[in-house]
Amino acid sequence: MELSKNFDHVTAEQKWYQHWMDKNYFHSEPDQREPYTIVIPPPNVTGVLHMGHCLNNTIQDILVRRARMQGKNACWVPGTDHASIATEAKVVQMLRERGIAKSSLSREDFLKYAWEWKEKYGGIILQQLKKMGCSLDWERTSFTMDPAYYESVINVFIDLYNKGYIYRGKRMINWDVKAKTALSDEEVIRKETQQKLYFLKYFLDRESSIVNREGTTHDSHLTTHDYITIATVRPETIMGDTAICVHPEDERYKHLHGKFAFVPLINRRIPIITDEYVTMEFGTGALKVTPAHDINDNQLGQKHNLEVVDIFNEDGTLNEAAQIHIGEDRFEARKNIATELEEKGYLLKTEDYTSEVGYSERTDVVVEPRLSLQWWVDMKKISGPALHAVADDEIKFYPAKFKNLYRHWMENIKDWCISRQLWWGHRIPAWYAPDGSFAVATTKEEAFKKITSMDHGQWTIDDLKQDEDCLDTWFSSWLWPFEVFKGYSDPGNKDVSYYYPTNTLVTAPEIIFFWVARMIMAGFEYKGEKPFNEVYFTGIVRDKQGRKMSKSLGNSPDLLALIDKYGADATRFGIMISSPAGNDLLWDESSNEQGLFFNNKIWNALKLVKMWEGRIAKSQEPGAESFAVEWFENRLNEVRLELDAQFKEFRLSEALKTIYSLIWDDFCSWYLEWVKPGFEQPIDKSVYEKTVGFFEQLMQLLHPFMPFITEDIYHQLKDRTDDLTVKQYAVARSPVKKILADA
RNA sequence: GGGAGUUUAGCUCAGCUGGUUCAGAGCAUCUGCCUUACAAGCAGAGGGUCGGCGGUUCGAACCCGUCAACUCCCACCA
Repeated sequence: MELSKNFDHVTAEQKWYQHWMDKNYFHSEPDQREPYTIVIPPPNVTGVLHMGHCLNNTIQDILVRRARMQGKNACWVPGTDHASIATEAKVVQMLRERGIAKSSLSREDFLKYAWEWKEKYGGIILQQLKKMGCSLDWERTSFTMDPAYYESVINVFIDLYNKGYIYRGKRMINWDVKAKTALSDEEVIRKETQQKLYFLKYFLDRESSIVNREGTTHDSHLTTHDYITIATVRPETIMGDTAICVHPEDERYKHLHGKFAFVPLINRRIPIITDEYVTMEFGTGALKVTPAHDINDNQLGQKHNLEVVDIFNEDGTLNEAAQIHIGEDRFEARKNIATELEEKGYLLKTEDYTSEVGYSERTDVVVEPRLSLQWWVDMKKISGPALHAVADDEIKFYPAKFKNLYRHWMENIKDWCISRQLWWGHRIPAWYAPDGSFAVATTKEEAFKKITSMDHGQWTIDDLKQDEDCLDTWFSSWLWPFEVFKGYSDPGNKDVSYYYPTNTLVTAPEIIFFWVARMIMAGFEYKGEKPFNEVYFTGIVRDKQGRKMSKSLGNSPDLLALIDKYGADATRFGIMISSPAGNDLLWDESSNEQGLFFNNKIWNALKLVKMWEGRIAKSQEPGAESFAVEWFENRLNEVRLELDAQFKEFRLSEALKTIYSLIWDDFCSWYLEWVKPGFEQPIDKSVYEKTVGFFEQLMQLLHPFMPFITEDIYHQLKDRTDDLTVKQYAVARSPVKKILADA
């Protein structure tokens, strides 16, 4: 059969993936072999494949395919994450396009739309992984809101609550005014933001000056300084001010201790308090205290028993408590109030000021600190074993530099806000009686029993209302490594016993706190064992100029288009060759080209070898070729050992370079040239057979990186019934040093 | 403000325990070649005071000190 000029990746990829699926090669069941397990970091169910996924999943596929070829029982579990905020936002947007407001829907109706949406679009990203050649065990596809998984999440909540690890508390949280939900600290991105510092006059209350704490009067001071200047970046919050705070040692303000001032525009009378928290050097050294809208102010407020005036609605507009500008958005109000302050003579000056402002990771709006009642996990109670497992290398991090980062975070861990004001997700299993008393239970009936037993017997079951909120998405994904095997819902089953702990987690350092740390905690809490042996942190994919790939910059290439153009193998090659272990990688389309050229090189080597097929001489006296054969055999062994070492340290990019050079330089440039017979001359039978054998072994080494072309060539070389995907590696033997040195 | 990391050819990076791959690879550039597997290729070439300075050593890209630049993470100075 005549070979085509070039490797036809479109046909081959389709053909071989289907073939592997038909043979069920990627499915794993527990058996006598050693398991090798990876659970995929579940992509958002709303997601579309991007370069980050490409890198991450190519790495996982390489590890899994290599393990499979090493005789291990490889199991790579696919799945998706319900991604409550992101998905709910998409569904809300979809409804809006159809002219339906979320507020017009009941919870049940909204969820119906959400599930419809999930069924329609939720599988796209998994289909895209197939295009990349990922050898996932599709029969094990999981979703964080599958019925059993859902139940486990709820039961874990109840269990932690019963253990006293979960509590309900009114605290300052990060509020996303667009999504109208609380965010955990990790979901807040700090960005340098240009702001203005407004210097405002707060007039002093002359009445209060007559007698101060010391019993002396300072009337004379007050006539000359009858206001105090406050510097603030948020003039729109002055209506929530309930105190002014100065440093107790600040000479400039000593005469004002214990006096009162008036909030501009609304003339609320507020005390001037002292606290060492205030930095004398900053601004004017006098701080306005807004306990409802700033975390520090809130702490100050608690310490000094200040009134709390919340002036915002949940969408970030001003409410009635603000008294003025009611209904205006906070930023609009900032402008308008600044103008009004200026007109009325309260504004002394403004200064440019740059500081870090928190933005919502999901909606990119400025996060509003907000006081509210939320559910929390007391992290100190469960973080202990997880801290030590990493510190003691029971779980190994690659690169190891992330150990420090992890330790620091774990040692200073803060409580985790787990409630989200969303409908799409796991609904908090708490039921409230009309008087505010509540019970945590799996069902309403159970909750009712609990509440009535707590001597609130006057209610009927219909008086109980379930908490409207959902749990943070990470509160479900932290169970992922065992719950994909039903390790919580069906403890001790044969799958979880066999596959858990998993071997390698491949993920991005960005989610080390969101996900990695919490999985480790959940693993110890619920399995009494670590969830994985090692974590490989990939870098971030950046463009040629070093910018992070993002939709808004438009520098994120369409992965499917790349696969179409260059093929999955070349695309995998492209991302892996530019991926130094643990560092960010600057990706450029030209690396795919290099992959394509490599395909072509291999394909041409195949054409050469196939040309010899028809002119094999029965037997020839061994010529110079026998040395080449011996040399290459040793070279192969040498490289096998090198690869073992590189894989052990996750130096995958280098491993690929090693194979690349072995094929291109050693095999093509040296070996094939060496054994190549003269024009239209026959080739020695044993040399030919050796050559085909070498070619096979090369394809086998390359297979984890570039599965399609290698499988294709494996079958082109010879008619056969087995497949490269499941062909077992030969054991590496030590090369004979002398031969290598001679060459 | 605290912590971590990086700095080697035009670009991206190897260089692991200081000395026989020590100054390397790929890409890019330049010069030849459509030579019967491969121009998506082959043959060759140019290009670096290994961030600066100082030290340890017989010997330093590598160890120590210091300065500089950049990156990332964490943190409540309005």
